[in-house]
Amino acid sequence: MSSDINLKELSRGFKTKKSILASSLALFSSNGFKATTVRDIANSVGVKQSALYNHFKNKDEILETLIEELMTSAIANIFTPKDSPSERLHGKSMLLSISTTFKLISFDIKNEALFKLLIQEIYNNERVREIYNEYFYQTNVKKLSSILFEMMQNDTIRSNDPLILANEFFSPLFFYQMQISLLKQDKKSTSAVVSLFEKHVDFFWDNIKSERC
Amino acid sequence: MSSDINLKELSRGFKTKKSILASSLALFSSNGFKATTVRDIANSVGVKQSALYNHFKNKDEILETLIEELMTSAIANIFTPKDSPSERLHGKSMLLSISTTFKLISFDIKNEALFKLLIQEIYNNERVREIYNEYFYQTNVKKLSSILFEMMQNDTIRSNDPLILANEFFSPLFFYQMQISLLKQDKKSTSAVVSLFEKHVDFFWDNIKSERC
DNA sequence: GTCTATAAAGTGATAGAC
DNA sequence: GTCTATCACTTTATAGAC
Repeated sequence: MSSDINLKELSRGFKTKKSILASSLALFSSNGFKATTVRDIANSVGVKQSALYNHFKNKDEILETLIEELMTSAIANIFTPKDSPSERLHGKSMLLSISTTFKLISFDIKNEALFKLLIQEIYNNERVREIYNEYFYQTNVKKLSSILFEMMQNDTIRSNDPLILANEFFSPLFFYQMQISLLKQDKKSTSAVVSLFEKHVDFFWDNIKSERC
Repeated sequence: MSSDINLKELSRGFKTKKSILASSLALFSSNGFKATTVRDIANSVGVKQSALYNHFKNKDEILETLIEELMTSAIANIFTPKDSPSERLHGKSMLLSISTTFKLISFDIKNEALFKLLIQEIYNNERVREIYNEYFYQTNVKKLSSILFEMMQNDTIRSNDPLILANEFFSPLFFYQMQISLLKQDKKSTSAVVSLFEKHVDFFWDNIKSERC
């Protein structure tokens, strides 16, 4: 809203910087960071390669900028969207909501590219591992675990180790997401895997809910 | 066994070829294929880079050879070890055996390297995706699914879609295996995740077994 | 089969005009 | 901020002596 932000967005330079990041993400995620040259990026943006150096110190800085975006992307924020305290969901609906948020990541172009970048660079880049582990895995599993613990207190679900349950709920979602991105890579149908997101919730809920027999 | 195999193994050339593959696997899996130079490989083997070309047409052929090894590695053969018809396991023991085989992959240096190579190259290399999908995912999920179907016939487990169950059993194992390889990368403790392999079987079995209430 | 030497192309990054 | 030009270096791969 403040006018200087609009000025920034309209200026040529800012548009180029954004464009460099967008092109780089697309190229890195489909060809890998190391296999992508600064010339590839420049061609994709529509400028000469030397122009990139007005916006980034070097090629690594482009990657680092993208990696930091992982933290604020949907990939690292499975909960926030529907976790507003007023309309907070309960029980199975809450799990279904998480599962759906997870599923939708694969169908947003930017999030999907960030996910592919994450997987490809996770063994080579310590910062990627750090963000994955801290902001994606640990945070979400702990949050999930405390929600499940609450449910045990309410007798909504049976008593069990919440951390194990959280891992059991989380891991198939991650795997299915990866499956979808692989199928899309080869332009294969994703419908069978997409349906597993809901079926996972059914299966999981059936095992933890307290009203038994 | 036969003497010509021993002669082969003793000859200088054969040893070099094996050494190139071993060094390449180690380097590719920890630094990535593209980031590893033929010089790196040659240095690791202890020969000059030009010597590599007496054994492989080019750098790509080294990768291709390693990729084909994925097919015959433990990664693609979760079942075979203990699936000898005579001493075939049943019910939960069978699932536990699969889980253990899975877990042990992460603790065999070569299998772990192949797994890391698989993950790193899966988005860049179509053949890797093909082997992953056909020989790792599809084959094992289908095999598992037919075993589960048998169990339903025997009334050992409750009636359900066997393919969904197979995916639900398979996906956490894959995820936990990846977690372990990431923890090892940073020399962190893996014990918490290692214990999840067994706990997953418990949790899963509890949900599918037929003797209820 | 391994070596030295070298070709041929690619790559990241900088300098300086506009 | 973008361009042309260029540098310094790396990388894959080949040629030919031993």
